[in-house]
Amino acid sequence: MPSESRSGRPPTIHTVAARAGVSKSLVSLVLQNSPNVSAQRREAVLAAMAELGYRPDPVARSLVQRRTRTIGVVIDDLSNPWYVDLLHELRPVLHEHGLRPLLADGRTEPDAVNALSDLRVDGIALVGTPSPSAVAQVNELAGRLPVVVAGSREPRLATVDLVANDDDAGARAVTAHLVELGHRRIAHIVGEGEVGLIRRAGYEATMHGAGLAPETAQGDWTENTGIRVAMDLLRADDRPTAIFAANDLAAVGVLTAADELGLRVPEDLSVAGYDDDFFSRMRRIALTTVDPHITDVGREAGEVLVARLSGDTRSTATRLLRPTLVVRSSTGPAPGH
Amino acid sequence: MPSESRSGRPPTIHTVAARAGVSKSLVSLVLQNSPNVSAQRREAVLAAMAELGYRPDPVARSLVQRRTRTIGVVIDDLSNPWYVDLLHELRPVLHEHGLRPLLADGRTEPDAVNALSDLRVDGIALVGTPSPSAVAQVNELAGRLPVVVAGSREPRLATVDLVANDDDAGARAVTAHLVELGHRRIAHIVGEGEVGLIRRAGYEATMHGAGLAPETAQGDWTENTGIRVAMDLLRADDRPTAIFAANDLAAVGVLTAADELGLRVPEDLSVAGYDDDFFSRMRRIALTTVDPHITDVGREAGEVLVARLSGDTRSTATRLLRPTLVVRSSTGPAPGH
DNA sequence: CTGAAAGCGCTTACAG
DNA sequence: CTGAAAGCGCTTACAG
Repeated sequence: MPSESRSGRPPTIHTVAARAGVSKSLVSLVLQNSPNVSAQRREAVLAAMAELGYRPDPVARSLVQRRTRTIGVVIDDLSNPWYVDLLHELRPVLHEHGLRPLLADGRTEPDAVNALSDLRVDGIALVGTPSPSAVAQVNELAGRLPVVVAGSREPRLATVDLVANDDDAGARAVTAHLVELGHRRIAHIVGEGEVGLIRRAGYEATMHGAGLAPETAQGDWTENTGIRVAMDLLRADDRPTAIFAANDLAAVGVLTAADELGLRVPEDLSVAGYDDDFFSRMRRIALTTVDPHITDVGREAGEVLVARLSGDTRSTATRLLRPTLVVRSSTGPAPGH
Repeated sequence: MPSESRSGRPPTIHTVAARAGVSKSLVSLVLQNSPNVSAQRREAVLAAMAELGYRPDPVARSLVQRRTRTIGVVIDDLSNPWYVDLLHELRPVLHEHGLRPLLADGRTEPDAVNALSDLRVDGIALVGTPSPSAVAQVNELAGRLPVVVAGSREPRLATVDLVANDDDAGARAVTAHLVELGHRRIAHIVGEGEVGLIRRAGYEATMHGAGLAPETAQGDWTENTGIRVAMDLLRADDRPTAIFAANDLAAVGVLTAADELGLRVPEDLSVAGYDDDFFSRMRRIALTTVDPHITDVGREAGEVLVARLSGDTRSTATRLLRPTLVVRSSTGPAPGH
């Protein structure tokens, strides 16, 4: 093992300098690819580094450079796998720029934003609908740290960039799809937070535009609530012939409720969701839904953060990606059509 | 904003000391709850900290203490949501001990272990089947850093703790369940790596014990391969009446293949998986499977790491949690029983 | 092109 | 109980 000195500690620039017969400063310059180093000395230093297995200590570097090359990622709810696709594209963007995600669960860690800020992260990404405490803490940061919100529509602060999909357009598209299939009684299970409100508004606008009466029931983002709410809706005398749930997890709950009540999908009931979660693609589920291009949201959120870190001082903005309607076999013509 | 000094930089122990009229060392002692500080001075320091909004810089602390309170978490494949439940319990354990997970994707980042080690993480958790390069890098670490493997059965190195479920027992339980249902032709779709081999061995042992001939087909952990392999198996003249797939994702592929071929589940074909992934609980899927208690695996992995960091020097060990058979509606009596 | 010095914000012995 | 000093491993002006 050439990588350890006699002291048992990993080599430092000091060790390298001694080995190469130069000063510590010179080693540092080589480390930073400074052009002001003669080829001969550069070679000597590089050779010494290789022999010793030298790896620069990022902690020391962080201390003097005042940046940790670390991004705090606060995920609203680590147990909801919705964030998986988003993280999948966010991480490589950070990685390309020498940044790493430091994870926190916003749900179980109300102080996450402050904690990450104390840790001197270089920036923060809020993934999913942030908790009120997270919003308050971001507000207090007052732009001292770049913050990007990914996949949510709040908070809309002057100091925060936001990347999401156009929830209004998505909700309109899926509602219009159901209207075109001849459905008149189309219920909507409402989601939480700003995203829930926007999807609901898109649904209502489309219903009104078609001369139909909206019918909403409050839900959340979970499958269980989807089951419960759908049960109530479907047991009514004049039950809807279509249900648009605010997300796929809730829509799967609707499927379950329909199975439970002996209703065939889509013959007796059309079901649509939102998010295009990976399980929605399973043929057993085959859910009509809206693809919010969440991996693109993740990538763009990473790019925004990277740009801010490299000095982009343009005013913060909201970027809305255009979502796509994905028609699968959970929706079909209204009964009698 | 009382938290910033005129210089625009956050307050340091120096600022606090000046404000409280004491030396820097004293501030440091207060920070560490040293008993050797008079109540009066302690109060003065605490008050100064509060007024200034002082937050100790963990970077400086890391440099001198030689630990970053950060754990590198290498997830074999960030796009396979299998790890979600594991992370869900691993993170809180770390958090309770002032540690945070620094994420890496083992699949897209072959150098992840070295990179995290260079970053001076205090320990490493390998989640899922590690890549060969990750194994090699862990081997090179030679115990310089505590490493725990969670949810996999490899590598079995003298320097590595391992927490997983008893894949052999789980595979035996699910196979026995199918045998008891009267199935004679039970095929197994084999998974990858050591875990795949162990589950296969459990299946084969149980088949032999029941006087039945094992029938295996090589798969991987994906749904698509599950579909393809199941198609081949089910199109054969003497098709199996039951298929045990090495994980739930592949089992869902089997369900899809069965639907495609017009086979009813479980009347014509019983299907079982392994992992009890969250989608398996959806009533549309309702997969008979093995619950490996992955959240417990995550928690124990975290506890092992924490123990190592607090000086536990007992020889490394493998902990195998007892898995549980979960019978749902995808399995039933063999045709004719 | 190169080296000696100062400093990043802490902690840790070491004296008193 | 308290303070002055050294040092963690780097980078950053600053002289030559």
